[in-house]
Amino acid sequence: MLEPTYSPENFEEKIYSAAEGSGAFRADARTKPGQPTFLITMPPPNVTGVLHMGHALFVSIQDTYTRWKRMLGYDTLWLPGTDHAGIATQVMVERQVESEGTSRAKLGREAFLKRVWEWKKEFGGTITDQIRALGSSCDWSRELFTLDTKSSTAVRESFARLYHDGLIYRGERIVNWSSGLQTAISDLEVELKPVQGAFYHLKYMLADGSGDFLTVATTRPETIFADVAVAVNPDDDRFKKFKGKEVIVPLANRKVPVIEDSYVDKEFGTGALKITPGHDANDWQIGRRHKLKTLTTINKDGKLNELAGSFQGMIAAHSRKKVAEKLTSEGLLVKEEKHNYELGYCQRSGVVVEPLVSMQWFMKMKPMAEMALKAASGDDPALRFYPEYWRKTWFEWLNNIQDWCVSRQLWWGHQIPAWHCEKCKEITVPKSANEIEPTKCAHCGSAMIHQDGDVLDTWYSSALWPISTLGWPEKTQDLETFYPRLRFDDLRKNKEAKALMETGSDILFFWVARMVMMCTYFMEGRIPFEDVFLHAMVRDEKGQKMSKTKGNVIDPLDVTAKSGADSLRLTLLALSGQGRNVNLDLKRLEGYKAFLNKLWNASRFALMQISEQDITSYKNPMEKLDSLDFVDRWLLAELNETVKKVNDDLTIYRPDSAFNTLYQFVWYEFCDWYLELVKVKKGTLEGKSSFDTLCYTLETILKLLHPMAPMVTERIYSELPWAQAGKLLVQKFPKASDKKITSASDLEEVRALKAVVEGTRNFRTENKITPKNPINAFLQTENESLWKKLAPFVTSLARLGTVAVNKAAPGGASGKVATNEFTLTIPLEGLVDTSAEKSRLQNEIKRVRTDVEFSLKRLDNPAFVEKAKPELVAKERDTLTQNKEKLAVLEEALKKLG
RNA sequence: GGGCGCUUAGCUCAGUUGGCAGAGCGCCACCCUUACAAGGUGGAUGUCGUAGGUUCGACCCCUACAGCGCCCACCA
Repeated sequence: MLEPTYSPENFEEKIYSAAEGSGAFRADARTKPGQPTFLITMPPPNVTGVLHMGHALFVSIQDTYTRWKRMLGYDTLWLPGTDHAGIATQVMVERQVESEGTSRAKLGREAFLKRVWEWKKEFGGTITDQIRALGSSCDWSRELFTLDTKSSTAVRESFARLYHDGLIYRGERIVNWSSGLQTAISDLEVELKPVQGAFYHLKYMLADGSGDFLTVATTRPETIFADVAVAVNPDDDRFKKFKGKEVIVPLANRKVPVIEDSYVDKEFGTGALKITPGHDANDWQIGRRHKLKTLTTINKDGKLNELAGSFQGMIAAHSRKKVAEKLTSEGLLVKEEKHNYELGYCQRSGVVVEPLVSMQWFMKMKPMAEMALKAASGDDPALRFYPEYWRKTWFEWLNNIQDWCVSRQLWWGHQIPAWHCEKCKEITVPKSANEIEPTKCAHCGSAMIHQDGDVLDTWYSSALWPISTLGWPEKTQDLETFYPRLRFDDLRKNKEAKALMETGSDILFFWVARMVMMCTYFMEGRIPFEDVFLHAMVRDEKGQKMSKTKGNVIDPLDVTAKSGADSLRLTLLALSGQGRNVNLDLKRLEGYKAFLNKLWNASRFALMQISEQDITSYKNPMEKLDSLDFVDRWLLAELNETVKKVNDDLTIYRPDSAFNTLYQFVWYEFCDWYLELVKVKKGTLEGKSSFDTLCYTLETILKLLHPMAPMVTERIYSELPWAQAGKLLVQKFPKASDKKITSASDLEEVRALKAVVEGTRNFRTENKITPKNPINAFLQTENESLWKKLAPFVTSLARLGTVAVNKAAPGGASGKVATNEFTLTIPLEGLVDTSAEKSRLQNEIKRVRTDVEFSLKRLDNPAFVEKAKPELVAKERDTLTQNKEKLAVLEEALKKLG
């Protein structure tokens, strides 16, 4: 039996480990012919990480879909894993060794990496245990780490192919350099932030000694030491006289040419731009166009070098003021004005990103982007986004894609599988992952070769994740079974997806786009997933980002400890609407916990009936609708609608709506009305057959809710006498029936019942009649047989005493409750003073009159009668008639009260 | 400079083919009624961001604008 109160801490863990132990989370991959499959590849959390709300959100959604599809009979695989998170992990362990008085450099590559692996071994399981605690039904037998053999094989294979296909190249380029991390980072890892800086107007004297000068505006005077030219717009007449001449770089005292380039904006600054290809991406481009050399004055450690003369050794950013002072003293600073602009910061280390020239590995993105663009184009694209508006962003980004710098000057990661020859300086890259590591240069045969010291961007192995987890490049059963067959240039007419990618919208470019490009490339044009469902970012209840410094972090484990994983899951699902934020309000969580408590207690009630009646099994009421009463048929119709809506909403990736529908049905129909009605008919003949409906509905509710709240539903399910404990997760998910379940009159009868009960309850409360006092009434109706049918229910639910049907009420003060079918006259003497009833009637009259006026206004409008749907007009007329009658009754009652 | 999202009750949010505005929490009143006080019953609360337009009818569709948030971008 269920304990009296819902206490998730008593059972969640047990339920989970039993389910995991049962093997039900494991995918088959020996799928029966014709059995559909479903795959979600879990976004691998950082192995160093601890669970945060973002994880909890993706778990809630992905597990819901996994369980739903599993129950629908799919061979379902939710494949978990963890990411080595190159930078984050390396930094963490670096700090650790530094606290021990040593350093990464002192340890050396091998010893340091050993330390990282030790760290991983010790703490790497934390995050996966935490993901388990949320109820995740992933297939742990297939769990993968991005540095496992499977993953590194995929990395080496892909690198080999891309290199030999000419899509990976090495070259000296200007890249974003993080001096904090001492590595290059990709464009995506740079965060722009507004800064309040200054615009320095500098004098560049003409080299001809004429004393004439150009004024150049710059925000970074410290980079002048690496200037190689000054550029002006070819159409700019102001600078005509400088064309073809040379100017002298201030402080550096070097002669540089004045060049013309249409990139220069005449309107901006002074119209003259200093060209520093070594420290600015645009200047780099201009430098290339004009075949200018590149000078470097800022080193990789962020300090100025010998080119800067007396400033050598200073941190570039710190030197700015000093350089400006020197310029002033030399009379070369024309003016300094305030200037606000955006500056790139390293997302990870927070330092200012320095564009620097260095030798790096790049991936050519344009050819790959074309597949990804095509995949999402057109009316029935292979690749679809939910919410759909992300498609536009997708196009935007892919159309403007730049080559991807994939090398990182780190140690923790996939070391680049390329070897440099010390003799001929050529590069040797194996042809495939199967090839053993080269021992001699493929070009000159020298044995003096060494492997490239850089590692690949973490996102490189992530980009291969959907195929590496399935065993690619091997031709595995998993790959064969679960990888979609749809090509990027195929049309997709139906909504079915063999694979779903569900992740945060913040990594659409970092991850999703790269997966589509890489996997499609290696899988002969087959895309890694057909549906992309992007969820919003979790914020606090005020919509602010959660951060430790703000102190507004809500720890999912604190929440689950207090309220259970199911409550948290439901809350996150319910709030995961269409917007870009999920503002987590703990008040909402309380509400959803209360909902589970409600379900718990409703189940206890049902279980009590089941045990009282010695029920061990039930007959499906949907197969004997004719033998049921109107109450049961009404409930089953409502239930069927709920089943339909839940399935539909999940199909269109609106789990929030699916849950909300279920919530409404369970609380407001099943608990508030149906269970109360069952109590009334318990002792009767109809009661017996109602138990089938009761059992069936409860079981259906548990199944519908199970994907979203797996623990509590499984716990309750195990109490059903006919159920196999622990097996709810593999039961058939309810499908809506096409049967005509109920007649219009059934629904009308329930509506009539609710109306008279609610009316009477209102009368009781407003007149302050305690529930202990039954209400005696005189009832007028034209439909006596209906009353006969409803009387037992109404009497019980509204707590009526004696009801005289169609008999004249005595004179004297009386209250009045009017519905479409029934008019109740309730003698008031001895009960209350009449003022309460008077004001109640006045209120009621006001309400009905508003309705009448509304109907009249509509129907008086010939355009409405003519153009609105005929059903609507007819309905309006009906409503008007009924309300007019009601109004007359109420007004008369009020008059009688004086 | 482009693009996107959001703006609905005091707070957090729903509102799916346009047809009299909803939930949770909070608030007021009454009730420990035999599943449930994490509950029950009844109640109060909204110029649906602003201004126009389309329509018999607009929270919903169109156009402008405003506020907030995010993304992208080579204006030094």
